[in-house]
Order: sequence, then C-alpha cells, then structure tokens
Amino acid sequence: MHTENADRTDSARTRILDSAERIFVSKGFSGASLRAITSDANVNLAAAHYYFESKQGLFSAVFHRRIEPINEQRLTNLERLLNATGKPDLRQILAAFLRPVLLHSNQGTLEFMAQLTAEPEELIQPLIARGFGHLITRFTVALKLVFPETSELDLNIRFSFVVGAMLQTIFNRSFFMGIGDVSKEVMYQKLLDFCVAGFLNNE
Amino acid sequence: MHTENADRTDSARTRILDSAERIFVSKGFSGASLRAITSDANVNLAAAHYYFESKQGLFSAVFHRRIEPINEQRLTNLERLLNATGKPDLRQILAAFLRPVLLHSNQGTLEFMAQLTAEPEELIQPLIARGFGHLITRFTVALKLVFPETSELDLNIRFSFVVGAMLQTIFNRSFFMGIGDVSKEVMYQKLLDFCVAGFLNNE
DNA sequence: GTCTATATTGGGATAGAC
DNA sequence: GTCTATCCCAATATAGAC
Repeated sequence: MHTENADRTDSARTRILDSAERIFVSKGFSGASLRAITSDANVNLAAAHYYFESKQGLFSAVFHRRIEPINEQRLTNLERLLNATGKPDLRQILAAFLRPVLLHSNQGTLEFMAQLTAEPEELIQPLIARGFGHLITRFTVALKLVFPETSELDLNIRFSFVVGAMLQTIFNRSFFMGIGDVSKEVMYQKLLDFCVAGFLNNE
Repeated sequence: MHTENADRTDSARTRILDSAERIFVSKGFSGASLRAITSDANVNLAAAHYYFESKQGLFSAVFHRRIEPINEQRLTNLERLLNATGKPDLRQILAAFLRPVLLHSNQGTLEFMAQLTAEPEELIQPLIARGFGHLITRFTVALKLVFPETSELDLNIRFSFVVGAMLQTIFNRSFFMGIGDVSKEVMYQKLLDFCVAGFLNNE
C-alpha cells in the first residue's frame, strides 16, 4: 500500500487524508462525499479509490493515522508510570490518558475523535475494538491498583464520565477559547481537576 | 400542520416520528433515508413529505417532540428550587438539570439527544439555539448564585464537563446495564456524585 | 389523506485511455 | 499514477390519480 518514494505520490495521498478528515468531521461519514473530499484535496475522484479502495477504506485510514499515535502515547505514559512507582496515584493515571489528547494533538485530530462516537455502529465498531480495546483494558488494570476495593464495573463507569468530559472539552474548546483567553493548558488543568475530584468522590 | 381529529392520521404521523427517531439515532441524519424510515413505519414514502414537507422538517419535528418537554421540565425544576430557597446548593441545581434526562426519559429520546452533538452545524445550530439557549442562560445564572466569585466563563466550562459526562452516560448506559445490574437510578446517582465533586473541587 | 409513478440529482465505484 | 467517461444505484422530492 505504501511505496518507497515519497514526494508527489505521498503528497496526493496526504492531501486526500487531510481533506477527508476535515469533511468527515463537519458532515459525518454519510454526509461527506468522495466528490467533495477529492475536490477539496485537488485530486481526481478516481484517486480516492486508487489509494484507499473505498470510502470505508479512506475513513479507516484517517482513523488509524490519528488515533493510533495518540493511544500509543497514552500507553507509553502509563507504562512509564507503572514502572516508576509501585502504586501510582489517580491524577497521574488520568493525566497519562488525557494529556496526549488535550496537549499534544491538533484540533483536526480531536474533532475527528469526538465525531467518532456518533457514527453508525457497524462503521466504527471494528475500528474502536482494534484501536481502543487494549488501551481501556490497561487503564482499568492500573485504576484497579489505586482502588483495589472498587469493582471493575464501577471503575469503568467513572472512567466513562472522564471520557465524556474529555470529548465535550474537545467539542467546545474552540468555543471557550473564543470567549475568553483560555489556553489549551488551562483547559487541560480544569478538566483534570474536575475528573480527579469526580473520580475520587464517587466511592 | 395539526388537525383536530386524532385517530388514523395521528397514528401515521406518530409512527413516522417514532421510526425517524430510531433511524436517525443509528444512522445519523445523512445516513437515514426517508425510504428506510417510511418503510419501517409502514407508510408510503410520500406520507413523510405530506406530514413534514422535507427530511429536515421531519428531523426538526423529532427534535421538538422530545427535547422541549425535557427542557421545560428542567426549567420548572430550577424555578421551583430558586423560589423555595434563597440560595440553592450545587447538587440541587445539577439534579434539576440531570434528573429529567436520566430518570424520566425513554432510551430513544436519550440517544437522539446524544446523537445531536455530532450532526452538521447547519442542521442543528438553529434547533440548539431555540431549544437550549434560554436553558443554559438560566442555569448559568443559578450557578452564579452559588459561586459568586467565579467567572461565568469558568462556570460554563465546568458545566460543559457535566454535559459531557451526561452524554457519555447516555451512550454507554445500555452497555453498563448489560454487564452488571446497574439501574438507571444507580447510574443517575453515580453521575450526580461525580459531577458535584468535580464541579466543587475545580475552584 | 394515501398511493403510484416519475423527475431529478448525487453518490460510490470501475473500465480503460494515457 | 492520473484522468475521462460512464455504469448503476439510491436518494429527495413532486405531480397527479384515486
């Protein structure tokens, strides 16, 4: 799928990915047409099929390009944490999960991730399973170290609140940053404070 | 748009609304076709246009049927609270917002509400403005009574975390209720505890 | 108010020239 | 690897009979 020379061919391929990402975000999978995407990317309609075979293939490629690096970073953060200290604290674990998204990702990646939750089951389920399954397992195990008395179900429920607050932050960030001077570092701290406090109390 | 007799005509109209709600939820606005909706509702394709004029009109009707009663209930809860006590507490305010959704709405309504956030801007922006604008204003004012020292921007940010956790709860509820025996009352309490603690800490 | 039939558009996908 | 042309299908919408 990937050739060794990387100039003109990659730039067309990359332009398609960039345009697709933006249009999938604003219109959703069904609402985005290959015609709109390829026109935006200044390539021929057939190029999309040449590089990605199908619209689903293109969506999948957009997904993996952005989500996998983030989740690898999250796992790296977590492993480093567990190796350094026998029993990490809650804030460190949540930070390992939230930091790569809130601080080290561009807005396009974030909005694509948020958009994912609303796509049809049959489209995203295989992507989620491959991209997030291992991650959630590892974080649940880590959380269990901090809350050995708490059931895994309970930990998963609280963790879903964290995910929800994070996604809402992504959706609204540009909105809030438009109103006041709210940097992404500030948003990150506010979100982390909120989640740590919420997680702890919820015994 | 609405006739006085309410038997066969309303039942067709209602069946279309019900089917539309379910299919919009699972496929999104663009992914849902009038053909799929009317076929599911056992009415003719043309009936959808007869009752709702266009696909957008149908979407709008689904929105108003479900969201307006919920938001009226939220406002009623809030007004009762403010009239009863000079200075309500945070938990009461958040409960006024969350209770109508988590305890008194059917799953279809909830999923439709969650799905909303991901629809294209131009589709939902007018609906959101009309359906949620006043609500958010009133709740922000109420929160300002509890946190007079905190900026409105900050209150809005924290409130968005609450909304995010709520939406994630909607998305995942059937999932969690499948795993363990987690009733909606339990989910509601866990969510409320999480949000109150998160909101308070985040000074 | 319900249905058939159809106008019209737009979409994904592919064949085949270059 | 890029482009044109086209196939084929599905979609919204509407006209008009009943």
